[in-house]
Amino acid sequence: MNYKAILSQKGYRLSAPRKQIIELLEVADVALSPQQIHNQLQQNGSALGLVSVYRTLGLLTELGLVTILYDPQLNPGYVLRTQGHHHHIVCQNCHKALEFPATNDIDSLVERVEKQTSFQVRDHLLQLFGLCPDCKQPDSKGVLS
Amino acid sequence: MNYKAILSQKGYRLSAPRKQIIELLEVADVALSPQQIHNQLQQNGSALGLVSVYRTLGLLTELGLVTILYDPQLNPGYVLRTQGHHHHIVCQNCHKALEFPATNDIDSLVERVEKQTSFQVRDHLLQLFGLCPDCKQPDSKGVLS
DNA sequence: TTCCTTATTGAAAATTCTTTTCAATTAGAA
DNA sequence: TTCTAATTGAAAAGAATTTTCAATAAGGAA
Ligand SMILES: [Mn+2]
Ligand SMILES: [Mn+2]
Ligand SMILES: [Zn+2]
Ligand SMILES: [Zn+2]
Repeated sequence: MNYKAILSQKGYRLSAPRKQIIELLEVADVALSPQQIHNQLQQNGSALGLVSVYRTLGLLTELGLVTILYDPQLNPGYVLRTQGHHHHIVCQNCHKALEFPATNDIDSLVERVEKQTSFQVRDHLLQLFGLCPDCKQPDSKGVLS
Repeated sequence: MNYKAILSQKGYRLSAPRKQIIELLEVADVALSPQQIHNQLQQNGSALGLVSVYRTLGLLTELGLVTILYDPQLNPGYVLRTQGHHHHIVCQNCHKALEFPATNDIDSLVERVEKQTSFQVRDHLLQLFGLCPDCKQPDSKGVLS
């Protein structure tokens, strides 16, 4: 990831909290709430404050390095954004979140809506929900864990 | 709206708070937060508690009568859902929210993602953002209000 | 390297948001 | 009209988020 370049290029310092939060998000496979990030980093021995988690997530969102996932069953969680146009799919059972590259699949929808509503469309939010490979099949007890 | 039928058919009472909240949402053209609903109803002379707003919105969401809009600039807000498969478009300037009917526009995207990720897709969240007809053109002062 | 400036942090407090509890009320069936 | 269980409102509890401000430390300048 080129987050170091992006931060310093915009005049932001490469502080320990920022490094730690980004590196945690890099290995996470689910969207993490501020609380969860705080907890996990504390378990890893770090003593950073919850306030800094909020502040850092705010900054990273502004810089486009992270994005919020709105899993209706959960509090909003943060995931890393890679370069380019992507969306996310989230498992309704284990909440694993996966990024997938966007195509022009919704272009015709956007065009139609612009005509129908006279809105000018400038952005969109698209998330898919379902079951990940691990959760598609009931486990040995026949129960979604 | 057939909300009366839906409520009583499921054994829920048609209480004043429920009526008031639904009727407010029926005339609102922006998504309303619980606080906003509470404020507006108080201005209309009603003395219902904020707690009941939360409870009612929870119930109405469960019944599929309302849905949450996630406008990134705002707190989540509630809007009424009409029958059938719809999505919403939200003005980034005045936050006016409009429902539009879904087509099969994202079916091919879903298929592709299922193949690429091995997830089974069961639901999705799609919201468009942009400028409504009123906000598309700068006003007389040339400024987005 | 060392020094300095200023962005950044952490702790505490304040604020805002949401849920829980429980006694009083009331919708709607009998 | 009466009765009963669902629903409400008020208060309190519990979470989540933001603000404040003194202490710290990143990174450029010397
Ligand atoms: Mn897209
Ligand atoms: Mn759809
Ligand atoms: Zn899963
Ligand atoms: Zn507008």
